[in-house]
Amino acid sequence: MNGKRMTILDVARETGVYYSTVSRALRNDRRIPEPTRLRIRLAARRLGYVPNRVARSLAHGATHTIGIMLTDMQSYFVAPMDEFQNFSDRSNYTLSVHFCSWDQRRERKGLQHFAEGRVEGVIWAPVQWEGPEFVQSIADLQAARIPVVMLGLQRDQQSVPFHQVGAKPADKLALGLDYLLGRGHRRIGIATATNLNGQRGRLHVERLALLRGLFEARGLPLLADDIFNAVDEDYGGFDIAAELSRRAPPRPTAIFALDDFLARGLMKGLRVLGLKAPEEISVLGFDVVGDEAAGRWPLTSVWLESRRMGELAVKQLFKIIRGEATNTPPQTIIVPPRIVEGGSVRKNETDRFF
Amino acid sequence: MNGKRMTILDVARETGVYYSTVSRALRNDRRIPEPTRLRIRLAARRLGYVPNRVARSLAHGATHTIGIMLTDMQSYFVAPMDEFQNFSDRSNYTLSVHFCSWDQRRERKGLQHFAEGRVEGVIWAPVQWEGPEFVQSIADLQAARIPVVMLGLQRDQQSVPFHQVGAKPADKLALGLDYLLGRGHRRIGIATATNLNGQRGRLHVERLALLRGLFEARGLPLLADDIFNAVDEDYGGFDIAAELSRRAPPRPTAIFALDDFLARGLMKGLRVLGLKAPEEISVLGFDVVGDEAAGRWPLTSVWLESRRMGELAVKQLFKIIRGEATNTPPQTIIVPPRIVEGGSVRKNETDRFF
DNA sequence: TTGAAAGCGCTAACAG
DNA sequence: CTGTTAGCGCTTTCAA
Repeated sequence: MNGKRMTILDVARETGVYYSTVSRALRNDRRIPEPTRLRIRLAARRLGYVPNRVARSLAHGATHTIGIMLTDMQSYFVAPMDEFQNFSDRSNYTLSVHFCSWDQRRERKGLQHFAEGRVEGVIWAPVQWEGPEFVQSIADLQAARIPVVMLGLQRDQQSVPFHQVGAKPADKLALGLDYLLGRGHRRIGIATATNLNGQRGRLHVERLALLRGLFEARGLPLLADDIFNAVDEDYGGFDIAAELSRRAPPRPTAIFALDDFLARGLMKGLRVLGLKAPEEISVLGFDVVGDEAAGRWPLTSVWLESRRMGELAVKQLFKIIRGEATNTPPQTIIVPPRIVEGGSVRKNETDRFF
Repeated sequence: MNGKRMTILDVARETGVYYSTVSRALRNDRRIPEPTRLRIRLAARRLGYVPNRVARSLAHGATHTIGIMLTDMQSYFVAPMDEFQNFSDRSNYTLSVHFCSWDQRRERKGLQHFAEGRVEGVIWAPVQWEGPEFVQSIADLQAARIPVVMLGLQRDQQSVPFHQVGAKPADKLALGLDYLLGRGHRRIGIATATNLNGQRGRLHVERLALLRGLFEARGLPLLADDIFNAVDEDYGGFDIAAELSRRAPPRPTAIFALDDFLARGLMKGLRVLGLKAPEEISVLGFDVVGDEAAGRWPLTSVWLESRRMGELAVKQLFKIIRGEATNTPPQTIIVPPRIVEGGSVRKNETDRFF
C-alpha cells in the first residue's frame, strides 16, 4: 500500500530499455516500434505507473491548463462552462476552476494561484470592475504575462488591458422594449426586484434605471403603478402575477420582466391564476438562462446568450494562446442582443397529473 | 511585453546573492536576516517575478492541491464547496474543481488528471456508484495512491475502498414521516415528480418507493389520489397547490414534498392561492438546500445537510492527508437526518461512524 | 548565515 | 530506432 510511486525509471528497469525510450513509448512516439511500445505500456500498467504531469510540465514548459475564475456557482455559468470544457477537451487542455464567492480577496488569491501554477490562459468573470483589488489582480496577471479573456464588459471600457466578451444591458433592454412596441403594446409594465440583496438587487436597480431612460427617450409613459417590484427572492414572479390578477383593466398589456426567475415565475403564476398569457397579458423575459434547444419555456425573452459568450471567450483565449492573435490591443467582443420567441414549447404544455 | 519570465536566478543576479538565498528569502526563511529578505522581495516585485509552483512542487514533492470532482454545478454543492474552500484555505491548500456534467467518461478523465497532477487528495461525488467506468476510476485512484473521500453513500456499502460521507434516504424519509405522524396527521399526501428526466426523476422514483414501504410498515394507508406527481420541472409545486385548492375536504392534512423545489413551490402556491399553511394544510419539505442561518423559508423540512457533509468530508480528507487516519479501513460517515422547523434547528443527534 | 551541489521526474536535442 | 545528456525552476541537504 505504501510503496513509492513508480517513475519511468522503474518502467525502464522492468522492461530493460533506456528511460527515454519509456518516455517516448508512453507518449506514443512513432519512432518506437509498435511491439516495444506495447510492451512498455503493459509494464507501466502492471507497475501502476502514473505519469507525473508536474515533472512533465516543468520539462517542456507547458502546463496545458487554463484557469477559470468565476464569482459563484450559478446556473448562468453552466452553459459557458460547458463550452470551456468542450473546447479545451478538443484542444487537449484541462480546466482549473475557481469560485471566489463574490469575495475579491479570494478572487485575487485564486488568480495568483493560476499565475504561479503557470496556467496558459485565464477566463475571468470579475466580481467588480473596479477597486484596488481589481487593479491589483490585473497587475498580477500582466506581470505573469498570462493571456486573459474577461467575461463581461467594463462600463467605461477603457482601463482593462485584456480582451472582453459581453453584452450591453442597454442594448438588450432597448431591443426588448422596441420588440414590445413593435407588437403594438403601449402600456407596458415592468417586473423588477430592486430591493433584493446582493448582486441581483444591484442588477435590477441598474436595469430599471436604464429602462426608465429608454421609456423617456421614446416618449413612452411609465406609470408608477406599473412598476411591480418583487421582494420574494424565489417566487417574486408569482406575487406579481397575483397582483396583476387582482387589478381590473385597464392595466398594462405587457410586462417586461427584468430577470429570468421573475419572468418564469410570472408566466407560471399567470397561468395558474387563470390570466391567459399572451392573450390577456404578454410577458417578455430578460436574460433567460438555458438552451434554446431545451425550449422548455413558452416564454419570449431577451436571451442571456451565456453559451455564446462562453464560446466566444474560450475561442478568443485559444487564439491568443496559439499566437494567432496578438494580445494587443485587447479586443472588446460585444455579443449582439437577441430575442428568442417562445412557442417552441415542450410536450407538456398542459401540465397534468396521473 | 515579451521578455522571458523571471526566475530566482534573475532575482539572485539582481540582488547579488546566491539563488538559494533568494529561494529562502521568498519563503520567509528566518535564517535570512530581515533586511536581506526585504531587499530580495523588493527586487522580486520590481522584476515581476512570479514563483513557479510547478517547479516548486516537483522539488519538494507536494502540490498542496486537492481535487474536487462533482457531477454538475448545482446549488446543493454551493455549501460543500464553501466548506472545502474554507478548510483548505486555512490549511494553505488550493482546490482544483472539475464538473463532469454527469458524464462518466469525463469523470474518469478528470480523476486521472487529478492523479497525474499529483493532487494530494480527492473529494468525489460520483455520477453513479457502479458500472465499468466507476470501477476503473476507483482502480485508477487506488493505483495512484491518492486519498479519496466520497460524497454520498453506496447502497450496498461494500465495494468502495474509500471513505464515504452521506445520509441514508430511508432514514431521512422515516424521520419526516414520523414527524408528521407525531404532529397528529393521519392522512398524508406526497408531492413527487417521478417522471422528470435525469437524476431528479430517478431520485423521486427511489424516494417514492421507499416512502411507500414506510407507509406500509406503519400500517398507514396511502391513497393513490394523495400522490401528487408533478411534471413541471420548475414550478411543479405550484400545480400541486392548484390541484389541492381545487379539492374539497376531506383531503390530506399534510403533504410530504419530496424535494426542495417542489416543497417551496407548493408552499408559495398555497399561500398565493389562499390556502393557509399550516392551518389548513401542512407542508413538510425534503432535502431543502440552503443555510439555516438564512432561514428564508418558513418551511419545516428534512434538511439536506449538504454543508455538514462537505465539512465532514473535507475534514476526513485532511485527516488522511496528514496521516492522522490510516486510509484503511475506509470509514462510512453517516450524517444523521434532522428536521429544521421553519429555519430553526430541531434535533441534532451525534454523528455515528461505522 | 550563505554558498555549493544534488536532485525532483520528465522532455528534447543530439548523437550514434 | 535508441542511448546520452542537458536542462526545466525550485527545494534541500551539506559544507564552509
